[in-house]
Amino acid sequence: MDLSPILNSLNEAQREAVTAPVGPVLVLAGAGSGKTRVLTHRIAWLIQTENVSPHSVLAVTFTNKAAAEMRARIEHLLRVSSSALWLGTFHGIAHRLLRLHWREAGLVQSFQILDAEDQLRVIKKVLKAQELDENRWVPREVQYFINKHKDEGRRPQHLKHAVDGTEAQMIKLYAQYEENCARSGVIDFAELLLRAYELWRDQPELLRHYRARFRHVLVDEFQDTNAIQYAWIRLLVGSDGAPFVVGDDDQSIYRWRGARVENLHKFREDFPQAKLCRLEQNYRSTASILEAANALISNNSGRLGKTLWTSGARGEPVRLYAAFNERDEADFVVTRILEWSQRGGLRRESAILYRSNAQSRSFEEALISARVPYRVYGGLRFFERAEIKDALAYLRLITNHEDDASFERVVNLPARGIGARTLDTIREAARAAGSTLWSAAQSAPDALLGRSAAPLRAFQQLIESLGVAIAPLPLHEQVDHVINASGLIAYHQKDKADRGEARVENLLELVSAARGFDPEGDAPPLQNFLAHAVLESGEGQGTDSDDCVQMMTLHTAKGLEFPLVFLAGLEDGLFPHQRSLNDLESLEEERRLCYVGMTRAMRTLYFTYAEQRRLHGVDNYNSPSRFIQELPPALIEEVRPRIRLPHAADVAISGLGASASRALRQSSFSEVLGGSMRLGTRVRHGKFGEGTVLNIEGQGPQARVQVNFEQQGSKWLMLQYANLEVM
DNA sequence: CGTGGGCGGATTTTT
DNA sequence: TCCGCCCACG
Repeated sequence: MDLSPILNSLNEAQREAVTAPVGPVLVLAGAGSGKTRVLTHRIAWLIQTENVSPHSVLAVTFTNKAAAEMRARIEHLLRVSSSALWLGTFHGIAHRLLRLHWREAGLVQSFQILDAEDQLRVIKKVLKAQELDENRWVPREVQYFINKHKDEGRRPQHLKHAVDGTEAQMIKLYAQYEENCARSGVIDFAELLLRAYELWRDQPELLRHYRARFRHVLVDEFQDTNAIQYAWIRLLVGSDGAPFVVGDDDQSIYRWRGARVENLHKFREDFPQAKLCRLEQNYRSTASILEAANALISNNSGRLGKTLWTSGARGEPVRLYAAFNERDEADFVVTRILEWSQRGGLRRESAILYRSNAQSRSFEEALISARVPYRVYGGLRFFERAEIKDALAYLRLITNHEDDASFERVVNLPARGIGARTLDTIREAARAAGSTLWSAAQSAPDALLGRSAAPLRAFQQLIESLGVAIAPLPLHEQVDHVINASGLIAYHQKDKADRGEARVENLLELVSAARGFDPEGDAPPLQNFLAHAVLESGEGQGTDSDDCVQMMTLHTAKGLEFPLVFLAGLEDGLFPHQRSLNDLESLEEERRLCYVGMTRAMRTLYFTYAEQRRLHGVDNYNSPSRFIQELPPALIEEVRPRIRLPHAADVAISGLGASASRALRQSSFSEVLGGSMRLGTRVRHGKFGEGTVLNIEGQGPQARVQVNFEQQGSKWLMLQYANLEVM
């Protein structure tokens, strides 16, 4: 047997991990060290040399993208279909199990999945039913409470010991939410995992079956597992299984949503015989970038320890730009990107990374005015759009009449004369009878419903008849029929604005998505499609082919790489974020986030910060991020010479600590590029005296500038006449 | 029933 | 500043 494709391309450490004897293995894989490669090659190795059947391999990831990539790579390596092996996200695998064993899991066969938005709606409904004030009981907080406990494996009945009235109420809401979901036959994301865990925990024969089957369990991004995910893995693996987990404690950035880095430590305790492999050779970045990243992360405590190195070139130094404000910061970045493409680089090779989405705006404005195409990641995805969710709600309600969330969503969409009053009546009847909205509506006497009775009967008739009509149709025709017969298409066509047109297009796109959908398993395609829509909300819909500057948050950037990277907004209070400044654990997570960002860069890495930043309508004068101070000065090259700050900002920062003020004053922004005025340029005017350029509009002789004069305050001046002297 | 104005809040996000 | 949500009005 020829093993060269599996082993040849590996370095020593990677090969050791891939060929480790079957048994527990923990791979500490640094950024860019070939983590996915090790995972996929391990699977190929098991199948080819250990005679492991693909049937007995289970591999879990966190994102659909990672799962898809792994599957593609394995098929490429083995040159066979990998359909026999279970490879998917935690949620996807849990869903698969629950579909197979819905009865044992205590679910209805047609159960549907709630996404985060649906979940919030259900919570709001529960609050309303309890007549609780949403200002006192913030739906998002209730949602957080519920998910947090589910992520830790706790049911309401485990939470009897409330410390105070607030917690007692929360527990009550949690229980009521659960009842609601059970009645409607829906489960949320956290519930998928918890149910899958309880399924195995409470069904010993089932667990035995799966233990015997999945002799090889592999976990990607292990540092991101939460308590229930790890407990689930542990159940499956038992005490004598062979888990192969890959992770990096330095890239743990999801503690805030339940991820437990400690699982790495726990794994070593739970499997003391586990083989530990470290992947430290990096194939992505230059030595300069790696040294800076190593220096930064060494400030964290309690690391498992790992130092990235490369056999590659030292490369350019990491650069730092102190911008005057966020506009100057954006201009600087755009100018560098223009230079990059003038030298033959592709735009899509560059990425602007930031801490929070709000930061994208100034970059977008600068990119638009420079006519540079860009793509912002994050935001609404295809299956999350309102009109798509409306259409899906029809399909869900047809599949399962008891789905209250879907019922509420479409019962009066398009408007058919079933108003809020009627809905209240139905809700009340449902509450009294302990039934769902659908059955309450069905059994409500006409007298109770008044003039809404007829439209309501018509609606239920519509749902029933849609169910009959689409039963024999292929999937895409089912979708097509429903969006038309429900009146959704006509409803949006009536909206003459652009958005109406866009929504119709999206609905038609949904039909195409259904046409191209490849159902797996033998469940009805529609049910499959509906689950797919929730679990894979539609990343990759975007046009990857276009050559665009890539813009995203640092969190989104994890796992990606770019030749040219800008880490923007390196200011205390923004990054690290204000809410993480006072807590060591959170601060360390921010530092890891910075480390993740830095290690995205292959060739060129820029840090930028703004001395003045307008946020939520007010000017902030933050000191440069403490992370910048943590980088060895020898590795950093400041882009501009240092000159004193102008008066106005000087005053504004006087409230800061001494070192922060010093750091700010040392930074500069005074410059005239190519003879043109720049933001932050210090100027002198014959009458008004000295000031700083705050704003520039127009070009050439028509240009106007806004100058903040130290004595006279801010004024707009025509550049042509003002006779400004650049200082 | 749909929209416009007033109000409050404003990390990070996948599934 | 800006966006989303709620309520009041047409």
